[in-house]
Amino acid sequence: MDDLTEMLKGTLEGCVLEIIGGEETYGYAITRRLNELGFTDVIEGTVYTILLRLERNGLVEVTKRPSEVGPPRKFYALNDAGREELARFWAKWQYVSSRIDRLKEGGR
Amino acid sequence: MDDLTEMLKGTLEGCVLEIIGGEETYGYAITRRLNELGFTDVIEGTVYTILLRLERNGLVEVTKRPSEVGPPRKFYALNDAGREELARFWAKWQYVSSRIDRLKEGGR
DNA sequence: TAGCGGTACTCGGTAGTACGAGGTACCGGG
DNA sequence: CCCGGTACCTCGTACTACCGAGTACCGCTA
Repeated sequence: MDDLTEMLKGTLEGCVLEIIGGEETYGYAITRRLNELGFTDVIEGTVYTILLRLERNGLVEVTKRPSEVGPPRKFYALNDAGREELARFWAKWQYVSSRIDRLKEGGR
Repeated sequence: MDDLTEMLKGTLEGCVLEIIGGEETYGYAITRRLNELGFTDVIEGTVYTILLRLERNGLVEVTKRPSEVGPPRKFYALNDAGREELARFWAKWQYVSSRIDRLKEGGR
């Protein structure tokens, strides 16, 4: 699939939020997860900028833990504000995607 | 619905393409159409920048026609390149939205 | 023990897109 | 004759994803 980057603007952050919401995890693993999901062109740098933003905006708790296979990992977990933001994200997604689908079906 | 602007990045152009593909129409009317569809915050300036971009990229044919209720209108119609671009847009949308929905359903 | 591949995070710069605010101009009716 | 509705354009701003480069830790192996 060719370049999806413009279409991912505004949704990638929500995807990261959802992944973190599922289980406490860290940047490198999140990148791999997104790649598995089909977003093959998403690279580490992008995920880290999102993570930094989430942290700056107070949506996550961060815990640093040593790893046995490399440098220490920063684990991210949602806090209450993060869960609220995630709910808002899905509401928006639902709203937007339903309307676009309607437009696609020749919606009047 | 609160601010959708980030989520519309990369999709709004496709929506405009779809609207033009349905029938030859002009900027002001496209804005109204989008507002009706639920994208209430999309304003004229945004639509005009998209239209200019489509024209610059050679995806549309433009015809100027007088109006009886105001200044002349610039009507836009898709050409072959535009129809191809529209098809590519829907393919991307299908790809992205299906994957996001899968993620939402706790997709593995 | 020195190098290599895989893991893991950070940062500065770039490009693309939607929005805000303002401006121009045509038209009909009070 | 001005005003509201119609119709278009433009400049500047903010936000986001990407790219490239850099740093650093680990285990394995030649």
